[in-house]
Amino acid sequence: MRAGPSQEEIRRQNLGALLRYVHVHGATSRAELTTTLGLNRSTIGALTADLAGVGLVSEGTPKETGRAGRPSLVVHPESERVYAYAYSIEVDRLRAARVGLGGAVLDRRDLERPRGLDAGETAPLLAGALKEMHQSVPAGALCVGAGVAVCGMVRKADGLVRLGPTTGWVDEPIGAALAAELGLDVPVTVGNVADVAAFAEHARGVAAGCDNVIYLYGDVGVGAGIIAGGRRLTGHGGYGGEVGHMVVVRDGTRCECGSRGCWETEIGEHGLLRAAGRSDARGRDALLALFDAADRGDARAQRAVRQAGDWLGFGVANLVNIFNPELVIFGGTMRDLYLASAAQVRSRLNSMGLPACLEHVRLRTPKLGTDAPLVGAAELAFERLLADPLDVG
Amino acid sequence: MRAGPSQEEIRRQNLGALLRYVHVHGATSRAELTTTLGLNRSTIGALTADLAGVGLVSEGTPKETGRAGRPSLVVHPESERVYAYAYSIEVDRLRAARVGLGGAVLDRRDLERPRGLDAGETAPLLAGALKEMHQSVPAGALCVGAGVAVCGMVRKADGLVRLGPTTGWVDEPIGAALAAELGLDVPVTVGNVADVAAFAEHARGVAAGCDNVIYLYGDVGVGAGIIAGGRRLTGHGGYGGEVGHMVVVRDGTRCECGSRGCWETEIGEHGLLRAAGRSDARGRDALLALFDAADRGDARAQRAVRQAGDWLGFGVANLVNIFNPELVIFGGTMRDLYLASAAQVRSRLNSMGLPACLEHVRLRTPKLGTDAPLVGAAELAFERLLADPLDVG
DNA sequence: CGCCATACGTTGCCGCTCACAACAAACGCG
DNA sequence: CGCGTTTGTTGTGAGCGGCAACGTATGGCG
Repeated sequence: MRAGPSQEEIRRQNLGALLRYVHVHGATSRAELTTTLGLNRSTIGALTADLAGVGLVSEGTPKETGRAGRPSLVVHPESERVYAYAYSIEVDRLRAARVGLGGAVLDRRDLERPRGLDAGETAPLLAGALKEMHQSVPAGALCVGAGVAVCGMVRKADGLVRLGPTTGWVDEPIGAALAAELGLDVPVTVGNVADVAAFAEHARGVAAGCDNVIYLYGDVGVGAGIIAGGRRLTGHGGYGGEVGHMVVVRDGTRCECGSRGCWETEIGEHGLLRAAGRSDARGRDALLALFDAADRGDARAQRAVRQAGDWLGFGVANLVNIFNPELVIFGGTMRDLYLASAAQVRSRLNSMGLPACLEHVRLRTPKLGTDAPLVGAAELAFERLLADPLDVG
Repeated sequence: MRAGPSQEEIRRQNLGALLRYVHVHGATSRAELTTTLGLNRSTIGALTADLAGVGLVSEGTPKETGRAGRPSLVVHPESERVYAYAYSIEVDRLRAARVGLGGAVLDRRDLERPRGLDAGETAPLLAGALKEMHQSVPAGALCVGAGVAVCGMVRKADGLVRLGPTTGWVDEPIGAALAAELGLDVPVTVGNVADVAAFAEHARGVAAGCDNVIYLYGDVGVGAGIIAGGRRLTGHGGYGGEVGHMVVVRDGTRCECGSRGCWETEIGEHGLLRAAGRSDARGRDALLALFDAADRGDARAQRAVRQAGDWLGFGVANLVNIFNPELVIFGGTMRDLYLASAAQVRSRLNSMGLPACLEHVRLRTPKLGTDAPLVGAAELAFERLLADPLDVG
């Protein structure tokens, strides 16, 4: 049971709302802010003055107004000066970036990641990438935090990676390790890749403005980032969205998680390659080769892809019935699978989905592409800033 | 993109928080309200004065304080004066009640419901029950609204029942019909039975204080009321939580919804009776007779119950992996099934659930019992009052 | 070139809400 | 009966946003 916000919190929320607006929508005129946020001109003026005072935004005169009247000052996010570090730890590669307020990637480093590297061995690699990037940071710039997207189950309380079946990680404190290694005086926030990618697409991608979204992300395994009622569904411990381990075949093929017949065993990397008789192959390239073969008429590859597409539609139908989303996004390897088997997906979905749930659901591919985990990780870090701009800035 | 609340909204929220507290926790001393809500004594005083002014609460001196110091005034909800009407439309019966602020059932009427009655035939029955109850309402009492729990898919926008597979309803505007029939000057809010029961258990049942809950409700079919992050998961159109139509057997037994192999076909009334070789029987009594037979050693009944328990655990495991709840509640017929087959449920859950998700999940039966839909329906109506007490009161 | 209409930012004022401190009231205890 | 304790009440102050009046910058027009 909680009381309403104090007046001080109103101020914080309004500052956050204004900063969030220019962060998401880019430079905006005061006039537009006034109408969109529903605040008075004088209030907008005071808020921008505060934000400009700590260097989070700057104001400038517009070049051309196009119409009569005094032109409204334009509020710019300080994209070069205010930034966050973002990491994405994927099965086959590591990616690091410096992302400016506003969401632009200012700098980036990509590294190959040999499968089987643990957290202790991974952190120094990421820290090295950071040190490289740190040299080109302009003087006076402000780092507001670091975000990490990792394929595995992340404990909400402290960012511990409980289990990354596809990376082999168990109870790896990647957040703490990275914080120690980086030596920055900012918090490191850790999140699941699918969750974080969904967050990014919701903030500035295809899911903008949608309150009920399922972002299906395939790497080697399959996970989902779920937005329900406009908010990320995390679950009690932070492990929500593990749809890859929804069992679709009772007592089916053994899965790496210890269970049997998980959805992942049918549509994940291993399952797909196995169905195509390519059990020896692995990695994203092998997958792309398989889709390519199917595209060129290889019968066995086509059969495997169609079958996986059918299973993809199967699982999506279940999720659609449970969540009644307005949008399902296929990211990572699921994007490729969906594009290669859209007919099967739709057919299954239509036969299994409840009519009311099918009514408004749209199937889409991501707008941010492979950058979604990075952008989302940065967004994780920016969230702190947006919650209390003056405290951080 | 929304700005923070205005000062006026602060007031509304604080009034709502105070009223909600005494509504949920019963009569409370001002002193306790001060510490719990984190507001100043003077503020609490002003808020209670406002609420007492419109007759929503009353203040009184406590009988015995037990300790030194000036005794704190006790704020009572006006349980007799302020009330809502609640309806529950179940497959085999109709229930109507008058529920006072604070959650007590002041009056009630139960009716048999022949299967196959449509909304137009149902509304007059409910209206009749209301007219009876309306006669015993004390003078000066205030009706704040009516809530309806119905087993079917309810459109969020207007309360239309899109589909009630077990009642045979299709696109029945029960909310509008009831509003017209009742002739009251208050809004009628409609919700899915599982959703509403979950709401009730979350407000004042076993799920109090739990932010991630799955309430599994079995009538003839099976649905779920889901609380995620402390809020009800409704989905885009309001059709979320249809877990009964999660397919667990690809191309399995045909389901009333048109699909095949739905969870409901294994653990629903029909499925359970069919597995026990009692396809001709129907209704809750037949189910109870089946559990009773299993309890007394009937081998075929035992086999059917164990098998259904296994399927129950199967579906729950999937939901636990997807939502990572801290609590799963078995209500309606699911309560009976769970109690009769807890061993099978737990065994399946343990073998299929991800360890991290199993860590904190508890399985429970409801605290409010069969009244949950009624109490929840009333809660639906009270929600309006709590959102803006002075406007309604 | 000067005037006007338009749209905007700024300033001062008002109302509202909550926190705080001082005072008064009610109770238990010795 | 007096004391300490706990609490309600009252008045004051600070912070916030809304509002209206005023000054200002721009474009159109004659």
